[in-house]
Amino acid sequence: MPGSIQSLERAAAVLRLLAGGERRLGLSDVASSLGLAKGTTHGILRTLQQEGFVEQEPVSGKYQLGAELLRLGNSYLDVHELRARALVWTDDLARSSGEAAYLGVLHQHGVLIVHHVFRPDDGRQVLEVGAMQPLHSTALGKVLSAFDPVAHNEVAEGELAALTARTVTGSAEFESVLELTRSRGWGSDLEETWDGVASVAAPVYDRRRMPVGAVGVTGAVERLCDADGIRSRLVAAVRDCARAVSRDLGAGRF
Amino acid sequence: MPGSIQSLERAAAVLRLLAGGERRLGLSDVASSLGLAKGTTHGILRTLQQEGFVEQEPVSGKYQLGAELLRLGNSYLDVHELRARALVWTDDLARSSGEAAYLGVLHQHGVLIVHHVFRPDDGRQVLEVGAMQPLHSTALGKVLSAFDPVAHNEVAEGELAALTARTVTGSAEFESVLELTRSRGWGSDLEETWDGVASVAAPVYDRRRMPVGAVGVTGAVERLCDADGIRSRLVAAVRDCARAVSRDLGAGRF
DNA sequence: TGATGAAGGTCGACAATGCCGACCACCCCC
DNA sequence: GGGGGTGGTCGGCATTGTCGACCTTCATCA
Repeated sequence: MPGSIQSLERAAAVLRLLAGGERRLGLSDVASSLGLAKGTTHGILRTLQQEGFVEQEPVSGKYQLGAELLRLGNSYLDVHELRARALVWTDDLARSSGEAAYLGVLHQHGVLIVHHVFRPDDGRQVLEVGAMQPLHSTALGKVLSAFDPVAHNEVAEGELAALTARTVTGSAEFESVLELTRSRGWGSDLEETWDGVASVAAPVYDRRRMPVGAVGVTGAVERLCDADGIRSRLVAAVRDCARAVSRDLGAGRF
Repeated sequence: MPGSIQSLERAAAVLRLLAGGERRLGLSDVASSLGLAKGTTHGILRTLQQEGFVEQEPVSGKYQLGAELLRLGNSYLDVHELRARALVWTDDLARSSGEAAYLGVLHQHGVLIVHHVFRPDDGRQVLEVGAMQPLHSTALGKVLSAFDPVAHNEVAEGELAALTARTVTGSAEFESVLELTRSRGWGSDLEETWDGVASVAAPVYDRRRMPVGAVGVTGAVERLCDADGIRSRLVAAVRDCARAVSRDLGAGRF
């Protein structure tokens, strides 16, 4: 593979840096964080600003991400075929399960949420489209790790950080979780990511039978579980939804 | 102003092109659309793909926007101070008005929706965060055009496209609409953007009393209007919300 | 079935391009 | 008024990205 364009790589690094750090960053912060000369950094920031990818606070001179990114991110959703096919099915899933439904795809070292249906009959909720979830502790992430070799690579190379007391952190133990996920065809998360929160998910396949994402529901552990773990009614609803989306993508009958 | 970085400008143009064209584009399409050599275009696309800003469909070789844009767009929302301050107030506005509430800011030649609260007790709705609305026909857009000189410039330079039969397209007439908006302190849209849909909006100011955005509600014209136009109860609710957000931003009392 | 054209992708020479580091102007605080 | 921070500019240098010819593959079609 021939080399990449240096200035573009650096611009991308600037954007990621701005996305990571909570607060706004100054020119010198950016330059020193990336090990670039101030002049170089300024040129990149100036261009990014001109294009709308970065905004500068007039008073302090600090930089932050720009609105054009939001617009382009929205355009990404418009084109996303998996998401388009899943819209109606996830809506049904949320209604029939009474829980919030999510659609996630592998992105870098985590699960990117590309669609989120609010829990019916519940008040204030934050839309999580565009947010990332860990691969090793959520139901969506486990399903992707179990069925998508690329995701499996990602999770094998990373740390299994303990997010709650119940997070699986041993890699051998995690492999057996994935084995279980593969054998029964769905994944679960019982308070392994957030205390009091459980989730169930199942894989979505494209027309070549390759796993391309996962759908699932997330909610309070008291509602999702009974004495035997995840309620089987929910598991069935999630798997039905995953099958329906897969069929819509052309994966054919199971 | 010293020159911008050429390769970055071109990469931004590529992204905008991909965002604009509905379907996926091939390498040659992109190259010819932008008047670049194929080799150059390929280098840009390759780097953008490596960074996650662009994805390539393996089978057809076509390119489309990438997931990293969604993630960064989401990060933009996280940092957005106006949006953060407005979250709770727009929620109240939607509840008290019974309509969908929107928060918009000027971006390029239109209004970028940065927050959207669904209409209470209503079924399937599409989240419009990240979408753009025209400046000259929506309530949000008119408010921005009336109070923000930059927005006024933008709208003065562009076309006033007729979106419905009631859209104001004459520039003199439009100026008098802006004058009315300024004098009464709020803007309206009576089926000027979509048939059957009306909206009301009011300006939000920052701590230096500069207009930084607009909040409003949108809904069926039958619900929003009575015989005299927009229901005064709604106008009051919207203006209250705008004042509350402004106060949160430090604009002080009115 | 071979010819054909158009697709995506590669390569290497050339010089335009963007990089670097010294340098300004400004502000705040001691 | 100096010192130590900002963000921002400038010009010389060579690194860097550009260009256009070329390659491979694939689908079409005579």
